[in-house]
Amino acid sequence: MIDIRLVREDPARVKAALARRGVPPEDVDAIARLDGDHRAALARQEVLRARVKALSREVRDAKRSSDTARAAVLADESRRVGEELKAAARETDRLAADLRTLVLYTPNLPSDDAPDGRGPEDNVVLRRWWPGQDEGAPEPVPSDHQRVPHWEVGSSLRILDMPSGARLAGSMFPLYRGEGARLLRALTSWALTRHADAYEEIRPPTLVLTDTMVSTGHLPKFADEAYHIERDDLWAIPTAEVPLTSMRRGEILEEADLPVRLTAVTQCFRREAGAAGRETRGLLRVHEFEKVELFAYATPAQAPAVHLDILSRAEALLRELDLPYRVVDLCAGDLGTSSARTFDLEVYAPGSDQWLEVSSVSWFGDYQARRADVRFRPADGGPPALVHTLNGSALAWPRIWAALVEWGRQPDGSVRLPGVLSPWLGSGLAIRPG
RNA sequence: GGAGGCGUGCGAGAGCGGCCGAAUCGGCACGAUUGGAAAUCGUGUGUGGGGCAACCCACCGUGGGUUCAAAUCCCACCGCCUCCGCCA
Repeated sequence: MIDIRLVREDPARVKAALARRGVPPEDVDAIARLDGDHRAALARQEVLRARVKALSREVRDAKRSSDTARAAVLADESRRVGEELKAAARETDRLAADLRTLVLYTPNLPSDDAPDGRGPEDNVVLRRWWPGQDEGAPEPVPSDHQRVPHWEVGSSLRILDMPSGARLAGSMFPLYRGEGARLLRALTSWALTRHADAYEEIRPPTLVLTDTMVSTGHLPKFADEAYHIERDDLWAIPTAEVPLTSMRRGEILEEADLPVRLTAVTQCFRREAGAAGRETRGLLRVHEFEKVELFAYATPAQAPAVHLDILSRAEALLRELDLPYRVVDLCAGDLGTSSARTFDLEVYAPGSDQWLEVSSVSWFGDYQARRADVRFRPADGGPPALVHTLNGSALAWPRIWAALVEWGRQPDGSVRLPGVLSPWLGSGLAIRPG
C-alpha cells in the first residue's frame, strides 16, 4: 500500500508520481475524499464512545451510592447514546472498507530514479555482457547448429517432453526427463550453494492464505493470474517472494538483525491468463516452473545496497553459466504494481532468437511492508518504522534451461553444459543424443 | 478426524463484568550507591489513531453477541499443547 498520510499531506506529489504509471489524478482525489470522510466519521464515533464510557462510570457511581433511580436514568441515556454509537460505527466501518479496497488497488509510487516511459518499448538497456567481453572478445554470433529452438533439441535428445506434460496437466506444463530433469536439479543445488554465504535457505509452503497473497500485492488485483484451491481457500504461489515477504508478517524486527537475507527454491504457478498464442512455445512461458529467489528485509538506508547485491548475484550466476545477457532498467510505465524500481535480466537465446527475461530484481520500498505490517525498531530508540522489501530471481530455470540447451548445442547435436555445474551433473558435462 | 486443555505486554505470569492498557517477577534503559563491578535502591519501559496541550479513542488470538459497561460472560472460527485414530 501507498502511505495514506502522503496522500493527505502532499496529494500533488502522489498524483505526479502515479501519473508516470498512467494512473489518472482523479483516482488520488477519490482516495483523499474517502479518507477525509472516514476520519470525520471516526471522530464522531470516538466522541460517542467516550460519552458511553463516561455514562457507564456514572452508573457505577450511582449504584455505589445506592441511587437506583439515578442509575436507571443514566443507563437509559447510555443505551440511547449506544444506539447512536452503533450506527456511527457501521458508517465508519463501511468507509474504512471502501478506503482499504481503493488503496489496495493503487500501485506503488515509482522511484525517482526509474526512467520515464509508458511501456516495454521505453525500458532502458543499461549494459550488455557476453563471455570473453573483458578480454575484448566481440559479441558472439550464434552458429547454425545453435539456431535450433530448445523444444526441438529437448525433444530429439529426449530431455524435454512437452506432449507428456500436456497429457498430465494441459499445455504449458513442462515435463523434463533424464539429463534434462537432472540439469534442473543441478542448477538449483548450484545456485543455493552460491548464495549460502549471506542468504539463509528457506523452504516455504507453496500454498498460502489470502492474506499472504495480499501482502505482496498479488491480490486482490491479480486474482485471475493465480491458481486458487477453493475448498481450502488457499492460493498456489506465483513466486517465493510471496511466502518470504509474509514470513515475518505482523512482527517488529530489531535493526541489528537487518538486513535479513533469505533464499528459497520453490515451484511457481502462474495461470498466464490472456497469454495464449504468442511466445508460448516450449519453455518460454509455462504454468508451473522452478525458481531460486533472493529476498531481503532491510532498513530504508540499507535498501539501495541490498538491491545492488541481489542484482550482482543474479548477474554473477549468468556469467558463470556463460550466457550473454543484458540489464534492463524498467521504465515507470512498465514497473510491476508493487515495485518502485526494477532491473530485469534478459538472456539471449539463439535458437528461439529472443531475449528472455530470466530475473526481475525489485525494490518495493515500504509498499509491501505496509501491507504485511513488517516493521523494525531503530537502534537509536526511535519509534518502529516500516522495513523495505527487495527480491530478485537468481534464477528462473525454464528459460535458463532453454538458453543453455540452445547455446550449448554442438554440431553433432549433443549439448555441452557449463563447467560450474559439473559437481552436480556427475560424469557427463554433455548431453548426447541417445 | 474425535476428546480435553490453553491463547494477556519483550519473557514468565495474575486478573470477583466497572477504579484494568492491565498486578507481580524477570529482562531492558536511565539514575543513585561504588575506586570499578556485582549486589541493592529509585525511575522508566507496548502499538496505532486524533488533539497546540491537558487529554481522548482503539487493541488482552480473530470475528460476532449479551450488557449502561467486556481481558473478564456467550457463540463461531483460527492457532498451540495432551490423549486417541489415520498416515508419507
